[in-house]
Order: sequence, then C-alpha cells, then structure tokens
Amino acid sequence: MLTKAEQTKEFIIETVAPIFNKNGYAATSLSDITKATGLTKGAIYGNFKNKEELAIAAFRATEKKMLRRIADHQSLSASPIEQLFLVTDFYRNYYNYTQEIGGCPVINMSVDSKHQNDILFESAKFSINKIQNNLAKLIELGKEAGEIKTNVHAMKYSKRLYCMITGAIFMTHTMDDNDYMLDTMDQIDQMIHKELKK
Amino acid sequence: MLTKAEQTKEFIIETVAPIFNKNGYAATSLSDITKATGLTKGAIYGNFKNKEELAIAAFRATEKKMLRRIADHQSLSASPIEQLFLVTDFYRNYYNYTQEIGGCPVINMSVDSKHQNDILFESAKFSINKIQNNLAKLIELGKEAGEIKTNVHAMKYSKRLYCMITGAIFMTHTMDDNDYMLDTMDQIDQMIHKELKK
DNA sequence: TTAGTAATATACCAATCGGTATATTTTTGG
DNA sequence: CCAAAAATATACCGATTGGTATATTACTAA
Repeated sequence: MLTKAEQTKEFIIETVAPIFNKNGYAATSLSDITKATGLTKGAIYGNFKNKEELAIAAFRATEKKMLRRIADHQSLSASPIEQLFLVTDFYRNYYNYTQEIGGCPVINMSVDSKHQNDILFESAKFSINKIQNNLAKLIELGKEAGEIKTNVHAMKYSKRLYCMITGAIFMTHTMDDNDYMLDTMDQIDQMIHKELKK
Repeated sequence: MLTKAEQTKEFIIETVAPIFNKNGYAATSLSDITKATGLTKGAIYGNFKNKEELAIAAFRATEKKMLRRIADHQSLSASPIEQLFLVTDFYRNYYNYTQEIGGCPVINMSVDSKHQNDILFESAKFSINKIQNNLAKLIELGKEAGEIKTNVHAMKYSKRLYCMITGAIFMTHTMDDNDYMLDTMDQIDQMIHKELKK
C-alpha cells in the first residue's frame, strides 16, 4: 500500500510530466506546477529537492510508461521478426498517443535540455540507447530463430530504423500530418522484408 | 550603404541568433542578449519592439543563411538529379555546420515554439515547406530532363527524403555521432539510384 | 559648426522567478 | 483517541524577468 506521501509524490509527477514535456524546463514555472497540482510550493519542495529533480522524475515516469507500452505491444507475438513489425505498428499510433502527453518526450527533452541541463540530456540519450538496444536484440533473436539473415549487422540496422522513426515523429508532430509516420513505417516494413528477412 | 542603425540591427541579430537557437526562447533572457552584444536594453528595444520580434528576426536570418547555403551547393550542377545528390552531399556536412550555430534551427525552433509561440512555430513549418518544395521541384525538373522516372510522385518522395533527413539531423545532434547522417545520406543516394533514376 | 534628430545608455518599474523558514494541518502507529 | 511525526500551507526572501520613461550621446544635414 502506498503511503499518503508516496501518493502525493506520484500525483505531482503525473500532473506535471505533460507540462514539462509541452513547455520545456525553462518555460515551466513553479507557479505552473502549483496551479496544475492545486498544491503549494511547500508541498512541492517537501517532495522534491528542486525544480530540476522534479523535471527528472517527470521525464523518467513518462519514459517508463512509453517503454512499457512498446514492450506490451511487442509481446503480442513471440516471433522476433513479428515483434519488429509490431514495433512499426506501435509507432503508427504514436502520434495519437504522444499528442495527449504534449509530444515525443525523447525528442522534446533532447532539444530542450541540450546546452541547458546535462542530466536531463543524458536521460534522453539513455532512452534512445534503450530503444536501439531493444531493436538490435530483436534482430539478433531473429537471427537465432532463423528468421533473419545472419549477415545482417544488428546495431547498424537498429540505428537506421530508429533514425527513420525519429524523423517521422518529428515531421508528424511539426506538420501535424501522420502520413509521415505511416509512410515511414511502411518503408521500414518493406526494409524488413527485403533486407532482413531470410 | 547601410546606416549606422541598420548595422546595429544586423549586428544584434547575428549575435543573438545562435543564442536563441541554442537556449530556446524562454531560456534566453534580455541580460543574455545585452551581455552578448555589449549593448544595453535601450539599444535593443530601440531596434526591436520586444523579445519576440528579435527572436523572429534571428530565426529568419539563420534560416535565410541556411537556405542560401543549400542553394549555393545545389548550383554546383545544372542537372536536377545531380542536384539531388548535391543535397545529400550538403547534409553530410550539416552537423559540422550546425554545431557552430547551436544545432539545427528548424528542429530546435519547432520543438521550442510548439505550445509556446505560434508565429515562431509557423516560421519553422514555413522553412520545412520551402525545403520540401525545393526537393519536389528538383524531382519534377529531373522528370522533364528525362533523368527521373515520370511515374515518381514528386511530393511523396520529397517528404520521404526530408523526413529521413530530419531524423538523421536529430540523431546526429543528440548522440553526437555523424554516422547517423552519413548512413542516412548513403541510403537516400541509393534510393535515388534505384527508385528515382531512369 | 551647429541645430535637430536619431540612437543608445541609465535608472527605474511591477511582476515573477526559484527557493526557504516557519507555522499549521494531516497522517500514522501505538 | 492521542501524541509524535510527517506533510502541507503560509509568508517571505533576494534575484531576475521583460519592458519603459527619460537622460545622454552620437550622427547627420544644412
């Protein structure tokens, strides 16, 4: 059972996460935070050392949820190559999902925190590495399962895929046009069929 | 001949443009601006209505320079398809170029201004449309010149190319790894050879 | 050279910033 | 139910924010 304090802490994080994600660190003020939560500065600073720590906690929570979503969707199949297709499938709905939380947390955080806050920037990089490693692992498992050509360079393709994905995320959000995403995911699916599949 | 006032105005823009690009709008203060220029608030506000107008002018200047650079590089060949290859060539050096000015102005501005400032956000979108239209025009000219298959959908490919490019820009800057860019440009070159070239 | 004007500097404004010390309320274990 | 402790609210802090009115300096045309 969560104590009252832990509940409050989680409530703050959940409430402010989309605000930080939308506005960025500098453009999110303590008054934005108190207004959104209905709490006072005393409550905020009783639960977090400072604004920076709260921003870090908020990003971590958003990231965790997102990675969980990918993992859950992936697990709909046990076949590695099918899981790759499930990843592109996940991103086909990514715009709809991230619109609600104020955009892609990884892209927003990277751009917002570069030149501003090393810890937050490293957090964004860490997220990217996790996702890329996940893709690379799927490719390796696909090789072991005999589904993917053994001469495929897993990390090279993983980076290539995620690079295309981030481009699609950015363009989709900037131009408010999910076709960028759909077209890119179709491209990646074709790539898997033609270049990865045995 | 530029009057003294026009010189000052241009000096301010040139000086603060990379600061806004690096830090974003909210994280750039008037004191950052006066410190960097060595001028006082009186001089700044004598030349610009407010911080927002200065940020707009700064972005426009950066964007203009960037588009000029692409155009200049493109003009090294008269052949449309060769010009497409010159575009990928341009982006192979893009990381080096944009590092100096604090990152890609289009990506930074889009992420920074979304949910914050409509004029700035529209400026970023406008830049993207310019670049995409340029690519689409090259494809159309390539068709007319008999270099590119006539059944190629120009705008569809233009969007696809720029989508991949922005992904590469983002990843390159975030991971501090130009391989993302080089690999993506190689991919695009192959795409031009296999899918566009007659 | 000078008078008028344009450009810049100075000094100031209220509002807000992130943060804290302390008072008050709420929760918790016995 | 009660006392100790934990959590939250209140009231405040100095610093900084974007912006402005006015004084001063620099430029320009006659």
